[in-house]
Amino acid sequence: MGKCSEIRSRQLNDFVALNNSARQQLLEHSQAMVLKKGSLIFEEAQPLNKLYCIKKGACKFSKVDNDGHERILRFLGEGEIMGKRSILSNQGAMVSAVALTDIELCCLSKDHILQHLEQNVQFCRDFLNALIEDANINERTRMIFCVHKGIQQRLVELLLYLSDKYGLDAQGRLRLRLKREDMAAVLGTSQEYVINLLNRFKRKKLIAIVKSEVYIPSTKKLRAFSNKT
Amino acid sequence: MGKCSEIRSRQLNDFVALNNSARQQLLEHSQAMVLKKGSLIFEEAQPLNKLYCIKKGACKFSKVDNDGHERILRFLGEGEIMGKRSILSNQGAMVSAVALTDIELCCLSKDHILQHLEQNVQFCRDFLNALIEDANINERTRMIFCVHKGIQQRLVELLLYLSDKYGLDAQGRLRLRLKREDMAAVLGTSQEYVINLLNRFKRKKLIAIVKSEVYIPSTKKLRAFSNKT
DNA sequence: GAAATAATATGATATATGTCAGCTTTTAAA
DNA sequence: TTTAAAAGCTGACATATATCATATTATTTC
Repeated sequence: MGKCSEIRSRQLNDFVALNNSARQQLLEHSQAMVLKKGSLIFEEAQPLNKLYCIKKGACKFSKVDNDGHERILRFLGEGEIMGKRSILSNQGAMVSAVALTDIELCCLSKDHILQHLEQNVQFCRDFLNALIEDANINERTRMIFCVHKGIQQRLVELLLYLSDKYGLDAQGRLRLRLKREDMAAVLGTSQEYVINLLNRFKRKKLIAIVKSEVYIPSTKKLRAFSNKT
Repeated sequence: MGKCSEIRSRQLNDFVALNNSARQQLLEHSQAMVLKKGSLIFEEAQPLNKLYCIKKGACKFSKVDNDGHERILRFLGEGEIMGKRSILSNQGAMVSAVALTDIELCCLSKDHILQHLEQNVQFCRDFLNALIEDANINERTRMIFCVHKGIQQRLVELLLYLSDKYGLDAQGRLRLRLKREDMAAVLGTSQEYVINLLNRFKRKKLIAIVKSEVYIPSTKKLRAFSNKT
């Protein structure tokens, strides 16, 4: 659990708004973190004193709704940053973050980030842009997973989203393996119904399932199916 | 269509981060705007050169989904600001904005806002806070309207939300009158089903309907119903 | 490798939701 | 005030979705 060797992030433009000494200082107070798949990175309402940059791996943001069900709000990947809202506004974390794969994080000290924010308008603008990107992502996610006609269509959208965000391997298998329960938590339905729907897709040869892993032979065909329904 | 007489906004802290001469300059280039209920304020993808502050009235943000249906993403009221993302990132408007009541706006020049942003870190921080507030609102909205079990529960949540945000009058009537179609557009369902559900609520004496306006005699009872289902 | 646990699967059933066609009332326009 | 248009409503029907009980398979742990 030593320091990070470099300071990179797609969302904050690799911190280039800061000069070298500022970057060096952030690195000096940084913390490299490696967690196993399934680990809790931080929990909803937990006070955060770090900004988390994802170096390698994937994770999910989720919240627990009134009924006690987990609801997944967003998927994160390399280059994305967690904890922005919390450190900027002194609220506890707005969501829980859980690793979906083994994950490597670079954690930066909240206090030093805030200090640079006070002094550097350009860095502040970079943060603004990062928040705007988040808002755009959330809006897109919501349009896809909340608004599409039925759960069936939304499940298709989820499969296409996963194949786009994390990719397919040479055999057409989804690189990010997601539990049925997690799929249900994205769509707001039950794990049984997700299974039921996946089987329908399989019967229609839109997907294949081997050892419960999902293969998409043709994303085009899958998208076409979504549109025509 | 003259200048605005003052420059106020809950979301941007009444612009106090700016000094008097800066505020005076913004007012000098501002534009007061009064629109009728139902008017389009701006349209998705339209390039914006103004920041819109709501002085009086209410409006909705919406997008059109793949199937051509309008989907309402957010309700806005007095003190809220529209166009932040668009002017900051030079993208067209992310959503369409339509007045739900007669509405008064104070429109500020994008160029002058940006100019002050470059020079004033505190003003930049205020913008950050406004974006954070937006993100929190959107997340809450999404948890309420997308995630709740069935459409029935989500409709209850919508009624409670409207009574909370815009209030009830002395007779318990919702101050903001929303078309059935708009309610459907929030929940992602059909106007017929909304009507069906409202009638069920009426039969259970959870609400009353007079001339198609909704009355809520007891928000407590309504909330209790939502929870126990 | 065996046992324990977690994840996935199945099918039956009840309920929720979507859709259509036509109707009535309210609102806006002339 | 009359008319046209918009909004609101109804009921019947098909389909989508939730839920439960139970069975099977995969994964982890020892």
